[in-house]
Amino acid sequence: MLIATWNVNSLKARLPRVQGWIEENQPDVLCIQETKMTEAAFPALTFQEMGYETAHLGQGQWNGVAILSKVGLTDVVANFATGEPDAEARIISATCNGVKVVCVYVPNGRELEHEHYQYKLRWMKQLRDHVDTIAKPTEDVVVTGDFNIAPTDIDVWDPAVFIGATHTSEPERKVLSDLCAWGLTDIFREQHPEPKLYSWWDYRDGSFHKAHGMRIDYLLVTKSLAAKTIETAIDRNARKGEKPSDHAPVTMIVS
DNA sequence: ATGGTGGCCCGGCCA
Repeated sequence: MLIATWNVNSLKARLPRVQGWIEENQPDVLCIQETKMTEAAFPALTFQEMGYETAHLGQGQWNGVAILSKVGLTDVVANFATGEPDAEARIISATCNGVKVVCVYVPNGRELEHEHYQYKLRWMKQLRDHVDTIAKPTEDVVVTGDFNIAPTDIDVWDPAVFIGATHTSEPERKVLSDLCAWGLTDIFREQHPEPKLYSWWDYRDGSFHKAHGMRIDYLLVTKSLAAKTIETAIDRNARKGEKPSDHAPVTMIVS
């Protein structure tokens, strides 16, 4: 089973690229972030014709998360399962072929002094409560998406650039490690310990070609799912060519 | 230090 996550930065702008990537890679489960469209605008029929069931939590202009599956899609939970629902469309969960899948688009945070940064930290704590509500650490669970947090300095092209900025601050890394302490492992990093592996590159300043990126998209898996994971990858090729997203898909193959 | 690009949709905001 191939499970993938991809922040597409507008499904409207990216639909041809997303369709092409699906046809080429045939993921069993694809988690999409930043659809930037309403539920009414979501191209469910297009994906259905490609063999996928879909669940989408849309918003309109911003955010929006979806799960596509051709191996079953049940127990859909749109938004948080516990506590106050998020006013923004940033989390959707479902069960696909026995795997509990949580698709997230974590708030960016904007600046350390910004109110949005506190929202990001609260959001990550609520994510842990959500996961604890819908799943057990002994089950097959993957929490995946765009976390907008670089877990360590090797996940950033130049840590010095991010001093005083979001994505690398200690409180962000702490809420991420608190989430992982529930029973989740960053499986791509476990399999690929070497530096200079990124999932996002700024559109500006030729960042992709300069290898100025960050690894902020990942697949956090429980022990049982990690044990079944054959391989993981970041598809850098999807960041090339005409009208790419600024994020690359991250994939895992499970036996 | 700024602004670079590319989404949203047409004036700035967000990433």
